[in-house]
Amino acid sequence: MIAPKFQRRSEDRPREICNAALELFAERGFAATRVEDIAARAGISKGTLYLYFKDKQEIFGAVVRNTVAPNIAMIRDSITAVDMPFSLMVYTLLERFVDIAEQLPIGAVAKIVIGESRNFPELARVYHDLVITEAIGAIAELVGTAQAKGEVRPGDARLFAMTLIGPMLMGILWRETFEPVGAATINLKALARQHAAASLTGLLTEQVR
Amino acid sequence: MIAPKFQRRSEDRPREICNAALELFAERGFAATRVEDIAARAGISKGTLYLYFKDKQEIFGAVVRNTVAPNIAMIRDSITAVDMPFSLMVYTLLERFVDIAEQLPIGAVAKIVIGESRNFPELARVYHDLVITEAIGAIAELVGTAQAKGEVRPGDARLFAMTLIGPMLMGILWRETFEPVGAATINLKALARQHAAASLTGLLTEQVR
Amino acid sequence: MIAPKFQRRSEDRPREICNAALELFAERGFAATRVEDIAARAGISKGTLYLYFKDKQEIFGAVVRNTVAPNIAMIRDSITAVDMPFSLMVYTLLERFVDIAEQLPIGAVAKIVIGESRNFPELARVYHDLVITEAIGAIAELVGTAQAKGEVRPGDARLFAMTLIGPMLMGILWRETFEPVGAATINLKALARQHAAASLTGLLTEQVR
Amino acid sequence: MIAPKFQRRSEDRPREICNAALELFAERGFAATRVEDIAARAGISKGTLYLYFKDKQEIFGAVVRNTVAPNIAMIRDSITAVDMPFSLMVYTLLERFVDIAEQLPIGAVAKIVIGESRNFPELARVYHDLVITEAIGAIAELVGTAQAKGEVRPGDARLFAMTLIGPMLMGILWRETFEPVGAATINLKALARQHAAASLTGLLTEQVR
DNA sequence: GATGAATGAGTCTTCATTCAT
DNA sequence: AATGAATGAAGACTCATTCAT
Repeated sequence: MIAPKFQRRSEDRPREICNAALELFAERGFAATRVEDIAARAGISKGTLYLYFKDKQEIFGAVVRNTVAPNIAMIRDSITAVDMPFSLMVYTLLERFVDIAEQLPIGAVAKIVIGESRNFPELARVYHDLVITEAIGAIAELVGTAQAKGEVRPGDARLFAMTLIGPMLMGILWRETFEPVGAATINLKALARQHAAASLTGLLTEQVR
Repeated sequence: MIAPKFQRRSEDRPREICNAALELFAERGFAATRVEDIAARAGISKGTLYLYFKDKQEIFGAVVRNTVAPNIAMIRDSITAVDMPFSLMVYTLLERFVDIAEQLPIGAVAKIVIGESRNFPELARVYHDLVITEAIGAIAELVGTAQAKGEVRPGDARLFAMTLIGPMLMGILWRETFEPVGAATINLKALARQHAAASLTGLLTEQVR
Repeated sequence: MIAPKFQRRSEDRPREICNAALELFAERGFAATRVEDIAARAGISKGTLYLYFKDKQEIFGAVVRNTVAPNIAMIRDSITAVDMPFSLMVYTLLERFVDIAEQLPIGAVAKIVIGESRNFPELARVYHDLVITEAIGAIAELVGTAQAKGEVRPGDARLFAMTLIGPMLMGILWRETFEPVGAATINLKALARQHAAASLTGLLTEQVR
Repeated sequence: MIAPKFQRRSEDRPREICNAALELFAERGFAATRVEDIAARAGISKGTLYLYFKDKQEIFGAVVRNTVAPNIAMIRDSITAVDMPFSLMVYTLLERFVDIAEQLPIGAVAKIVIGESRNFPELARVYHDLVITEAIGAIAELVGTAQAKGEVRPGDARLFAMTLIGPMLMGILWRETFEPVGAATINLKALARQHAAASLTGLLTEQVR
């Protein structure tokens, strides 16, 4: 039974293309990825791809948007559980973050956005507005609430958000960037737990405070 | 006395070219940077550039390698202050890190390495081996020593290093990636100070520990 | 009673397609006209179009050939009025020419034939043989007859035909080519009348003959 | 002695490219002419062509402009000889027109402009503004002056200009369009002379006026 | 008959690299 | 050593044509 030359599957195509594109963009960056290769990996021809996307850039945009939206929802969800002590929230947040990063290509997309931000400022903007602002904002809000309750020390809530999330981002970028070239692997779960503990109660022992 | 049309300045040229290339690679990434633009920014002609570098990749390699040396120096400098309490060291380290990031193109290079790591694994490897390992290793060593003295809580020193440096890296990438597209600016100095305090003694107030 | 999704109208289709194609070819030329646009303007799908025509060239051919017949009819009609003084005939001819040009796409077809004559010599040939020769020949014949009667000055009858029809052709091409880009409009009727008068009795006044 | 692979002749290039392009555009129209073919006919590579012209359209523009400017000057010159009787002027004008058409690619350019006017309205506009308006305007001016002197019958001078020039334009288009597909050749010189006589003193003989 | 998704050959354009001067 | 004109391989995108439904 021979595979037919023409195959119709309109509904799935955009997703398939995005998936293919995501892999290639993550592997090679935007510019170094050929439209033809995206098509090939999606199992379609070059021309077909242009039935679904106006442009290479639009593919990029769809990739970011598609992988971004769920992230936001998930992150929001993971911390709207209201009546939890702050420390528990932090543990939950960081562990959920790892779970999500393990399943969604957060790292890959972040790499692309970082690498191509100047060439495609629009995308950096979208990513910033939809993901970064949301994420940092949500965490900062948590912090702010906890500060109001007297749980968290005074200070700029947004910078505290970076204290909390920065090491996780670094871990993810590490995994994407250096592990493929032989760097020691990082256990993100362990990082999440240890970092949560450290940032909540501090690196210092009682004796030296 | 007329300025000669052709001037020999062989010795400075490679550095000039690298500086020009660094700026452009950081702005646009490898693929989107045109050799002609590098030449123009270096104040020479396209042809001349090829007298000093075999091809575009070699320029890229030189750029990364050239920025490695100062980075290493910086790291060593930042932490050889031996007989200091750990908390003071952390403040010093983070503030020096900001100073240096303000002067050296750490962010730019990081962006390049992250963005092109798959296309030029060799460079990611060099960067990892010479810079990252070195930096994380040095910080981890600090942490380890402090742990031995009972100053720092037990735990994986390398992960603690990420707790310390991750937010700073995030701040730098933020500045390079999102500020150009309109994101709120980040005060790296303030981040360094607040993050140092928080990571040393913890986000939580006494009442909820 | 619901309109059936698929409707058979085989007989009308070719003409509808030709009409749509004529407009587009006239507007954009052959190469710049997309088959898809022809189909859209004809109210059918791309695939359907290929049920009626083997390929794009064949549409082009049909367009030209289809407009040939009415043109010929027009010419014959315009000048079979036999027993008229030559001057009246000229008035009639030129005014009828304008009437017809107002209704049939003479200008559009002329533009197409002129623009694509080298790419489709076959069509230029058809048009020449069936339309031009016919038209010029008929007018030249009129002239010849009038010359035989002593009504018209001696001379090459074919060249006289061009004296008569050239300005009208120019007017039509003007309208098609330059009016869309902002040129002054030309009143073809006025041109016909004034040109008839001038070419019959001359531009010069009595005093300078 | 072998022709060198690289040859430098910066100054002549634009003209050579325009000449090559003119031939091809005239033969095939704009869309059907491949940039690569222009380059080949100009004896250079595709890339080189883009050193001199931004765009295929820009080549087109240069072609029109280059072949247009001299025409205008020549036409203007041929009729500014002031103190001539109108009839002599007309003979001179038409014969000069033929001379020019014999040497410059007026017909070819006209064909292109007609064929591509909708796709490149800018070019039709340039051609209209620089050539048509000039030419028709100059002739209409002649006519007007002669009318003021009582040499020419009353009437719209611009339409008279079309009476004079229309047949010549038709002759030129004929030559470009139909002679290549086997039409009878037209003797433009003879057309000029006979048309001048006819339009000046009329087709009719004395006996029927 | 009718559709429109799918195809892939063909074109414009860019840009790393070469080489005559 | 320095130049920049010249090259041509490579990639984005279009669109005439085909075919599964």
